[in-house]
Amino acid sequence: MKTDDEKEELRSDCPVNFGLESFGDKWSLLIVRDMMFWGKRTYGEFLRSDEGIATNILAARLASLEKEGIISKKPHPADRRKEMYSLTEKGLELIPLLVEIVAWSGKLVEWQSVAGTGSPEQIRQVKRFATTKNKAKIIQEIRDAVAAGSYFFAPR
Amino acid sequence: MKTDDEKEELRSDCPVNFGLESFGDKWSLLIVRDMMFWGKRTYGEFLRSDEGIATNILAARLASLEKEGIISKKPHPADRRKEMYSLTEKGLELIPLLVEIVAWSGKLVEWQSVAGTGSPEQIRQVKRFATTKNKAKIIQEIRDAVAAGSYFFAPR
DNA sequence: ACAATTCACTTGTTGAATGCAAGTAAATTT
DNA sequence: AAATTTACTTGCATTCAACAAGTGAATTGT
Repeated sequence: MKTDDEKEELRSDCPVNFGLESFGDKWSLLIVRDMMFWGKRTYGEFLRSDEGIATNILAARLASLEKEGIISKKPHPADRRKEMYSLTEKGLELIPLLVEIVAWSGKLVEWQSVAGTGSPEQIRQVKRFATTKNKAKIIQEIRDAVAAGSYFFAPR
Repeated sequence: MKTDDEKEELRSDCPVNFGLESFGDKWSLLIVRDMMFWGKRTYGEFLRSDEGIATNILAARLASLEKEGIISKKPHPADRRKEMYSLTEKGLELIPLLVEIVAWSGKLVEWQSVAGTGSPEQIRQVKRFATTKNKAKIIQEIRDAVAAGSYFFAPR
């Protein structure tokens, strides 16, 4: 019998495994992506993602990410039905990881051949991620945007 | 009815999603890690990983990674029962991603508190990953080691 | 003020993926 | 030639994800 506050047992102490057990499922990083790049903050916005997450799975992933300390939630200031989710510092530290995933995909012809649906600006940025010699700059831009309550792909 | 060579349908064209659909399951990156950091090359070596992957799951993940072009296999030169798996260029391009996962975990007190089982050298390297200002150097070291038929944590 | 809608969820139910135990054929070792 | 090792496969139980439908509280529309 398990108690509620019992820690989940880790498969191993390897830092790669630690990371994967924190965010390495099919959906968690997509939610994080939506917050970083698209400024999504509420349950309904996450539900409407391109990939079509199921509502029960979304609830489970949000709870898991919150438990891991990657996101936090508080009541929405303008609408008491809503919760506002945001990235913690621990979540913001995933920016370099997301940048690397984008960069990896962006280099591949396999991705380039399916990348038809993005806007020219989005595709330009993906290629920039894939070819830049200064990832720190990109990371800082994303961090600044999110910190300002905005997001990387905010129109300007 | 599906034909064998039919492409799996992507949930979306987002490069983050593309990456996650390529390697974003519970086991794939652990196999990649074993190759990069620990020089594992055969089925039996992967089976004996700390995390205890099931034999059928290992077979499925190896087949998937090969299909994605991240690893390749060829008969072992010294033992015809064995297959030798190795990272393709596409697989080597995952080094920066693995480095970021290690760096993310390495920064957290949550990981540091469970990191008892590693050797002092391993723990030193994890902290280096987490604090370096020159990730490119680390990435190059790993790449060089693997290219030389060795691996990052090879004793010397 | 009251009904309809929106919001963040939960609750079944089904299908798929994972985990475990056992087995197999080929190659190697003893 | 028997025992062992190797890279798998197969069958089954369990866990997880996908889908459909609901729930109660807050908000909007009339």
